[in-house]
Amino acid sequence: MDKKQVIEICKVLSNETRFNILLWLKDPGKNFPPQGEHLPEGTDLQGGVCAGSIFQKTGIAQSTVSHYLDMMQRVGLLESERHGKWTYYRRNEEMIGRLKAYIDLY
Amino acid sequence: MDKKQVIEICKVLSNETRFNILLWLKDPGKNFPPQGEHLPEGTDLQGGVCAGSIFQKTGIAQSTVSHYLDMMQRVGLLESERHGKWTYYRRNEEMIGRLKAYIDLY
DNA sequence: TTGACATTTCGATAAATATAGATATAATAG
DNA sequence: CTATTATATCTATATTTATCGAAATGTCAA
Repeated sequence: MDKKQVIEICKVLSNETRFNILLWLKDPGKNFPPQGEHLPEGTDLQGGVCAGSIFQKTGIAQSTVSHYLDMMQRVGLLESERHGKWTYYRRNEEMIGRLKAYIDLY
Repeated sequence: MDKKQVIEICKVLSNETRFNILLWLKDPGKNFPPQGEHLPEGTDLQGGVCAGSIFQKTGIAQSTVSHYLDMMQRVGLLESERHGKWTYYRRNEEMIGRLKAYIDLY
């Protein structure tokens, strides 16, 4: 984790919707409907939530949310995995941990 | 420390110059010339650095730096104190500590 | 293969931010 | 008081970001 990365992450988190998404994904069970209902039995989403569920919770345009999710993934805050028609997003806890460690130092 | 505040702080730290200023002020002795030379003997600046020294280190316009320092103060990252003609800025470690605590939680 | 649905990408515009130069204010020295 | 220095504020413009609707892509099911 270097300074440039931290600055990019700050940029991403300086928008309330994007900040909320990261917070919501901390507890998907509480913040989103059950996920993966149409997927084969036993599929492990590891806390991932599909783009559509996230979009519905935000109240803004679907294309905007898709763009936000992409930004969040590009700076490493989120990971995504496609299952069939759906793309599931989850927090990248490893990256978030490194961010916390950087910030604690400064 | 609430969410809105954290978002405002992220906004402020998403600019490289402002981010650097916060880092530089972590160690004024290393990053700036001696401060308070023209002030009465025994004045305690508590690690504060005058706006002019900060401006010189950035390489950008004085008015811009002044504006940045004001932003950083308004969100609570910096504190300032005027002594004579000079305004000294220092980190607000209490606020920074609260920010770290908030982030560690999420 | 077609239709339906989930998501992404594209193109446009409005809003916000970055940044500079000029001007104003504040403080002190003479 | 006046000149000088330090800082802050104002005004303007270029750049970036936010956000949407429309179009494109990908995937599955009939």
